[in-house]
Amino acid sequence: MTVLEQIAMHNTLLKSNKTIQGEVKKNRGITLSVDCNIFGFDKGKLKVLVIRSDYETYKNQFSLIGDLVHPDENIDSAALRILLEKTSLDTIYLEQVKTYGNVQRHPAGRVVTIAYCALINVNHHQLKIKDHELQWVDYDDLKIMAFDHLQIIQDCKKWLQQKLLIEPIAFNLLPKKFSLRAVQELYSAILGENLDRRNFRKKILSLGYIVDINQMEKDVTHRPGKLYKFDDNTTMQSTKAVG
Amino acid sequence: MTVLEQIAMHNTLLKSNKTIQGEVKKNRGITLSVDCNIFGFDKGKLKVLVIRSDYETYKNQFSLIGDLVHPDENIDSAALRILLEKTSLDTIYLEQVKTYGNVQRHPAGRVVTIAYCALINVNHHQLKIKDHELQWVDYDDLKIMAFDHLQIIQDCKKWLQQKLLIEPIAFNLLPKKFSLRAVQELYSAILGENLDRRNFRKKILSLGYIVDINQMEKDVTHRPGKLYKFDDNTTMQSTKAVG
DNA sequence: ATTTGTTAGTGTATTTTGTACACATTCAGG
DNA sequence: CCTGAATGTGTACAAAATACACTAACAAAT
Repeated sequence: MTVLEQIAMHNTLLKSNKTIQGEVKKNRGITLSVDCNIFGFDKGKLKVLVIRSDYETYKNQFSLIGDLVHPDENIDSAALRILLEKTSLDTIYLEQVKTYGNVQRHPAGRVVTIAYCALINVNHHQLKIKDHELQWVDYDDLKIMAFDHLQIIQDCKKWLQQKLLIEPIAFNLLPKKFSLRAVQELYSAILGENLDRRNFRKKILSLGYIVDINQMEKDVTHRPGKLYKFDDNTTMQSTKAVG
Repeated sequence: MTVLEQIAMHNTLLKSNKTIQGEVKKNRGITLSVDCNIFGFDKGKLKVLVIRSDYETYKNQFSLIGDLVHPDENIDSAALRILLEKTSLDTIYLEQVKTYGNVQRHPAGRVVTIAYCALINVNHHQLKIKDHELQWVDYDDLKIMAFDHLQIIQDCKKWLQQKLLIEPIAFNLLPKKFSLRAVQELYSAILGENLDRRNFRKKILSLGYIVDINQMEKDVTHRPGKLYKFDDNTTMQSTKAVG
């Protein structure tokens, strides 16, 4: 069964407009959810895609997008479904990060949540932020979030920092064509430190992740730089996705 | 409520001899469990503490030790409880690694499991392997396991390899006093590569994790080496435990 | 046409870190 | 006292990280 078919099925099953609150209260045991921390990168800033919480307890606060895991649904599939529903993106970088299970973490009852981290290009042509409640917020501006979602976001950033030093996953946050400056700003934003321009260029080019595509930047108000693309022949690591 | 009190309470609640199978079948939703991958190190080999599965499906196969998470119990507490019950150890290195939630992963129904990894000294004075079904098995000898536990163990080893390069967590696997040779054998076993003796000594001593305690090995059939201890003043990272 | 602002593009010297490698020493056991 | 086995030690070389400054190309303003 494809992801799309699964979603169609679940949408059918869920037509009765069940609420998460209702589901949780009905369940005498533990309810399982997935929350997706979606990172983007825009204008030199690391962004997180958040939604206004519909919980009374957290009125006017942001939360990550998430949903309950259906009993017949793999957890990775649930994460993909949530992402597809909210962003229309079906091939994105998505990995599980950590599971949060404090007894008191959810006001509606015992909800354990599995956090996933997605990396997307904020200008991806498929990306459709349908829900007007969804918005990109600067990571650095997030001070208060619903539930334990601030903790989740912070853990996801630490995870991203560590992962970045091992695998070239950051290119998932950039458009297909990008300048070296964009790459450096991205690494700098994620790692939280200034990087020497010459040394960074030398290093990133020596790693062989990216190739010159013989095009130049356009519509920039300064000397245009060369454009590069991620070279997915040398490594498939950054195109890896769950499911 | 302390871990000990929680366990006492749960033992009371569970006196009716409920089986996991029964619990899972009774639950119309998703059941949550914790599985603990306990690593040890003995005679130059990385070991895993496993138990013979009591599932008909996996008769005579090994599985990790695990149990259901109680509805009123934090997931970290559940992992600590399982460890305390099975090993009598109450202060050990324990961290969550990954959650496994394929629909078909458990024959009794929908059980999502959160895998934790513990690092213990196989000769710890508190360690009591009460259950005679529990045993230490060489990591390299594990070829077949119940459920998806082989996958979990492999993921935990990868996790350990990566973590080892960042934090000095491996000393949790050694006795309080150890020789440099023991440290090198341990690193070598985890990383799966031979390490140059002189370079390893230089490196490990330069990191400042360990200090010379002015004692020598005894009862060895060769020239005795100096003994060291982990220096928990310089870093508390390796003594970190969940909960 | 010229100037200004802004970023691109480039190389070298220095320091730090990793790697390769051999021999005398100390103990236990026979 | 000889053997076996592991300890303890230093240096030369290679590789990687770091610090650092000027010219070139474009747009915008004058």
